[in-house]
Amino acid sequence: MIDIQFVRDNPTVVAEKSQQKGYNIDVNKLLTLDTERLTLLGQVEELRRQRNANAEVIKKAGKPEQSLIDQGKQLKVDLAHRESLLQQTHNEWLELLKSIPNMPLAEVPVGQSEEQNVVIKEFGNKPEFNFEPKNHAHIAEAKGWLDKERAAKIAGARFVYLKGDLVLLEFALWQFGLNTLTNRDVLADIIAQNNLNVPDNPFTPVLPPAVAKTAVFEATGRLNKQEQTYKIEEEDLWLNASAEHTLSPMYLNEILPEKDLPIRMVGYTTAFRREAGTYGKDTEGIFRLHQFNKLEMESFTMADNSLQEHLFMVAIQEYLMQQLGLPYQVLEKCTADIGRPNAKGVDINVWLPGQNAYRETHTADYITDYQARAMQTRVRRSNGSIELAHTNDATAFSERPLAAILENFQTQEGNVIIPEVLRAYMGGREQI
RNA sequence: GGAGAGGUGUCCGAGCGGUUUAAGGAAACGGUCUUGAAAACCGUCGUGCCGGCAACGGUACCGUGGGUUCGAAUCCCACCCUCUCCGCCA
Repeated sequence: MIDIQFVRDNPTVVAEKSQQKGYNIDVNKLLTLDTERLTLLGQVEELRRQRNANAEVIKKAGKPEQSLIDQGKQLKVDLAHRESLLQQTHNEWLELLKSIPNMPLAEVPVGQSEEQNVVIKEFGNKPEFNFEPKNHAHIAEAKGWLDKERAAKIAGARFVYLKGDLVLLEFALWQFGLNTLTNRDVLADIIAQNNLNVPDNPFTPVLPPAVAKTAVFEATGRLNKQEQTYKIEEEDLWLNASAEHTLSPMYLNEILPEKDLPIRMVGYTTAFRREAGTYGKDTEGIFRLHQFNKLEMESFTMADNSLQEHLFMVAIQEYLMQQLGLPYQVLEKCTADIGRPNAKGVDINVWLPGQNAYRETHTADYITDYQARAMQTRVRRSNGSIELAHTNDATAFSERPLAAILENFQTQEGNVIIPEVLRAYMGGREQI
């Protein structure tokens, strides 16, 4: 949620920047509601003051006097009326306020679609094959690692049975990710090599709940009822579409001591996405599924170092991809493609020889205090002052890198060379 | 899922219609004492919103949401959560 004070002070900026992200916001209506709300609030508080004063007089009088009781009754009626008006205005005001996206930083490129994302870096050499490289679905199906037909029989489209060595490879990926993110020395190296100014606190591994209540999910700014989030019937619960959705609200309504920051977590969860509106897109293989597994970074920092933390997460993502030996590019996402809670966002796209294209494997989200305001997650500074925390999240690994490993390291025989850093988790095998 | 008990501030814990931001204790912070520390003693020690340059004033908050009352942490209703026992179960 955005700061109402910011909207009051910068109405045109809010309208304009929302527009850049593809949101049409009636800022004037919000400001009108804001004024109405404050007027009503003043009236309600004045009536409450009178009610309290009246009750005080009755209390002091010892035995209640009928005229004072009548006056109290009248105040109660007036108050109920004003309160219901306030409630109505407040709800309307809040709904409009919540619909405003976070403001993109000045450096975020303005664009109408992901086409306008800007490639800021390319890394690694694309593999060259003396045969026609297959896409990951063909490789996996030939090996018996992937069964979508039976999955469709059981659960419908966009589900898979993952089997055999591909499962072992997936678990190797989680192991490698967790070991990297919990290793202080590795993090310190990444920080040094990227000239970052962040501490080297390792990430705490977390297995979070995979569901969240409506109010909690809304506070993250990520509840997307129309297109993405699955509701559990007859429960006030939604299936998470990333561990971020249950990690970022973890400190809902809490004030964190400054000395505990940064709080860094790496959460593993199965993610569920409806993918409405993507019919016919990425139907092959494991690239776009209703259910997939993901290892996600989440951190809580203060305003002064949240941007550095964001860059740190990107650096970690690059490190992970470099260790796997996968060629990738880094994109600064444009205003239309960063999410609603984002002030900035970076994607990493991996090279997929089977598709002859770069495809997204990682996202890093710079959220500022947008989520923290709705969640009321705050920090008590050592000097006693209280301010909103900043949240950052970023992909460590999803299942998409598996597709990249299959396609980049395939052999003519249809085997796959295992990246060296994963071999330790696969019994030392070099290929599958 | 069934039965019982309970949810109060950073923590423990009292309060069960008005004297309550809420006793008492602990922790924390500042100070006195001390060569230093401990102990002892003194002081400070909630959050949001509205108004105000500020001092401060107002208002709300005792699991959540309703209700009763001139007045609710306190009474009533519903829900949520925790604990104990039973049932089921990876």
